[in-house]
Amino acid sequence: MKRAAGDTRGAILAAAATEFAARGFAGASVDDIAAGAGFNKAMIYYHFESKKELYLEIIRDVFRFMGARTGGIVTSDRNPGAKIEAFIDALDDMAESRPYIPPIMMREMAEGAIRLDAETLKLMAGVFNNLRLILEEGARKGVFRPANPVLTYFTLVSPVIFFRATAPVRAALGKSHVVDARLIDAPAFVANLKSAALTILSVGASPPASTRPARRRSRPTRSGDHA
Amino acid sequence: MKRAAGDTRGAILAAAATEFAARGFAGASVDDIAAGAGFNKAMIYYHFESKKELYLEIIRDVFRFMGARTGGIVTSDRNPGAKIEAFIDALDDMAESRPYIPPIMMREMAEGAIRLDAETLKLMAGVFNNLRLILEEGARKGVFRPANPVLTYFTLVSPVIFFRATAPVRAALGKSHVVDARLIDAPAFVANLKSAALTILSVGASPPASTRPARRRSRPTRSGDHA
DNA sequence: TTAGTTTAACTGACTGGTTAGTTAGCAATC
DNA sequence: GATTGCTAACTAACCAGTCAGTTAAACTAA
Repeated sequence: MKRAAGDTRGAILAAAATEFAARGFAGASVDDIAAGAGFNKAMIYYHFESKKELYLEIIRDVFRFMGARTGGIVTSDRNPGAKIEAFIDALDDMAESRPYIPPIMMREMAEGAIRLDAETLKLMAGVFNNLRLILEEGARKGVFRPANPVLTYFTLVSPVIFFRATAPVRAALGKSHVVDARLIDAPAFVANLKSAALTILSVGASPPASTRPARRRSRPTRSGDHA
Repeated sequence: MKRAAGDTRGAILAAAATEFAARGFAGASVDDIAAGAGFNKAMIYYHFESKKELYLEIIRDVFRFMGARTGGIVTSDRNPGAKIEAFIDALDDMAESRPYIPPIMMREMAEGAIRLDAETLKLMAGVFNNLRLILEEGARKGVFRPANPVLTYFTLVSPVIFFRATAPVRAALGKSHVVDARLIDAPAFVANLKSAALTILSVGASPPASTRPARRRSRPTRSGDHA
């Protein structure tokens, strides 16, 4: 009953993604992943070096994919605003086609990315740099005001990951409690995020008066750096 | 060498918060928590029912605190815009004074809130309801356009949690890689978030033309619900 | 004042169960 | 007959939770 090696590897990766998303790296057991893929645990160590390498392979895959797709957006002939929208679409498509990624990335961020190696970090940096190129083009053409790319990156990425990853929690809150948490579908959410992003980035927009002095009640700051 | 019971309980809670934040519920070991607090593991079971109850106590505490603080904002005599700013300040203060909470909550969300019991969910719902009251007041007074409270809640909460929880990752990206991830300090981030939130909520703001039709390339949707 | 009693805070050592990773070997295909 | 895909059974370490027992302080009775 031998299969092609690629099939087996793919089955293991798929089962692992599900387990890691549901239980986290520490919570997922290699035995359960193997059972989910329909194999013995030893099969995982036949195809992968370790639990951690299996985990990293899942993360590397998504950043390779996102790096290529956002790279295509950068070099396309859209205007900068449309590129930002395409970037958000790319994020949301990724979250939809790889629903295990939002929970996995949330946990990885929470742990301080301790497991990510240099190769994986470089793939992450590639996606970030593509957004930066879009922002710089927009500023150069005078359609975006200057924006800090790090702030903007997290402003776009975090809502998508959060929205997708918290779907079960929102459902639980809406079902079992007083909260009127009407379910919001993904297209409405994405439209909302695009609108918000362009509102904030566009040159015309000016922040409301009450926030301009950017004052805080606690200790003074070292290096103010507005987006 | 006996201490007051409150001290011991507090030391265990503090050590547990650190461990849960760094390693997650599954990854944290009760032995390590006990060692961190300077006690034997059995001491934890003397003061707490189980590992899970210890964990929930940490989460309940923060939502009790946030419920009271945001409740005070709701009943204060500020205008709705200032209440939104105060709500964001409350979130950020919480994240600063309880730095273990962002990673813990990120993971809990990622896991679908499976560990949260009815009592804890009710405390969470209280904070959400306080934001909803502010939004409704703003809409009633004609200063906010109608906003979906769930979308708004996640639009405010997710950046704060993400920003705080990802500080180590941003530092790693900036230090060891090509990314020009200049560190952004929390006050600049909070000011940016306030500005963005008020821009989006205010009646004057209209979304840019390119997003108005809210079209998507994939399957049609069931229940559009704009914020 | 003190000897005796109770109680709360605390620990070392254990149990039963689980886990990541290994190894020796089987079976199908080329 | 050699290589590839695959497994049963193992090991060594770890982990949540238990328990019998210790210490020191607080209370009580004479």
